[in-house]
Amino acid sequence: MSTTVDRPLRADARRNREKVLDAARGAFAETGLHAQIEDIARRAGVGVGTVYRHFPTKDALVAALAEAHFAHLADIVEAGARREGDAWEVFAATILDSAAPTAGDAALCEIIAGHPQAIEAAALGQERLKAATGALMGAAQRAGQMRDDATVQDVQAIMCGFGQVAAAQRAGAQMDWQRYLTIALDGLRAR
Amino acid sequence: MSTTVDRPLRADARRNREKVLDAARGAFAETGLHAQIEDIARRAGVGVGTVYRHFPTKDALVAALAEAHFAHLADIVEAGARREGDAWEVFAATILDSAAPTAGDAALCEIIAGHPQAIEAAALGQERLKAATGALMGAAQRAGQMRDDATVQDVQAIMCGFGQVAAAQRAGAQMDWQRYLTIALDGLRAR
DNA sequence: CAGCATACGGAAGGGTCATTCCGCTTGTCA
DNA sequence: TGACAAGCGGAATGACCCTTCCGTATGCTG
Repeated sequence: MSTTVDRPLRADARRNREKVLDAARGAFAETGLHAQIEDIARRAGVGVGTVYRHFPTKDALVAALAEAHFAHLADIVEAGARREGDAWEVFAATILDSAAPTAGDAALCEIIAGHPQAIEAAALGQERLKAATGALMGAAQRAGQMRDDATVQDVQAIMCGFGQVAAAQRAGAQMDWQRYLTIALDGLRAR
Repeated sequence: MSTTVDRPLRADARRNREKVLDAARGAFAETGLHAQIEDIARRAGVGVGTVYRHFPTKDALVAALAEAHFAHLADIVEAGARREGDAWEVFAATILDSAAPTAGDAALCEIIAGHPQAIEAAALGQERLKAATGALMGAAQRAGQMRDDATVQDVQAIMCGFGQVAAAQRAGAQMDWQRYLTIALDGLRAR
């Protein structure tokens, strides 16, 4: 789509870009989407101008991180879909596995729970995620272990709730996201 | 706790207080907690100063509304706890009933999903809510219809997720909070 | 190593709101 | 009805943050 050939970044610029991404990941994970650009810049050891050189807006930075994260989740779930064994166990364990890297990250919980724009940006990973989730569910359904009317959207709703439960847990509420997920997913079981 | 006898409000002040509460309820329901004081004042047909005369901060206004809402929820669940019939059906139906008035209100969804302070303010309603929920659950457990290890906190986690699902649904996500709740609560059933 | 495009830092700009302040208005009570 | 406390409106204040701008520094190429 770019009209000009992108010449490679200068060495220092490439280095800084990585530092900014790392710093942003840390800041967003701790503080949530409210993390400030100035704080991210400080953590990265650069000026705010440099952050903006690499990411035109805060949203773009969030989107870049979200995109990478969803791709990672898709990897996890695709790997799960290839696993052998009891279909229900594999399904539930895989969803739990994919939730773990999200649960510790405040911003990702916010995004999963409800930040549509950033999810759009991660559309590609989202599609893979949906497909792999569907595969896992299909196997469980064929094995008669999951309600026939269960859909990927049901799982997405449960994961949306999960994001909030994990956030509340981090904020100190007496909640346990693993227990929440186990229970909610159990609602999808065949009786 | 007040050191002076509170003399009754002047008639116009009492009227304005109600207008502010109504306007705030509407604005928060539509816009969520981001609703602006100036907008609330405009809806109420008063100046912002008047809003602040009655509620010292925005948080206090939110807390007043939350308090009333939780008291209302407690009423619903207490009424449910008095209902006759199949214990599981009563439990599930009552939770759904109590969720309905929340689902249509953006700010309440945000609060339930994760706005600790406002919930503190509603501590009284919260306690009644917990007690009544516990009663409903006990009945279902004694009837052998609910997992013995299910706790009120499990229901609270599910409701926390519900707030977010309802918010996402309002924001246009393909989710259905009633379906979500039915499924998640089903995870609490005895097998 | 000179020249220059690329990249950097961080102060300044500007938008969005919550909250305050004070001169004016209006119930209330004698 | 007069006097005054209670209440009101809304402009001004100030905090918070994203984003822009531009003078300076630095990697790269010949």
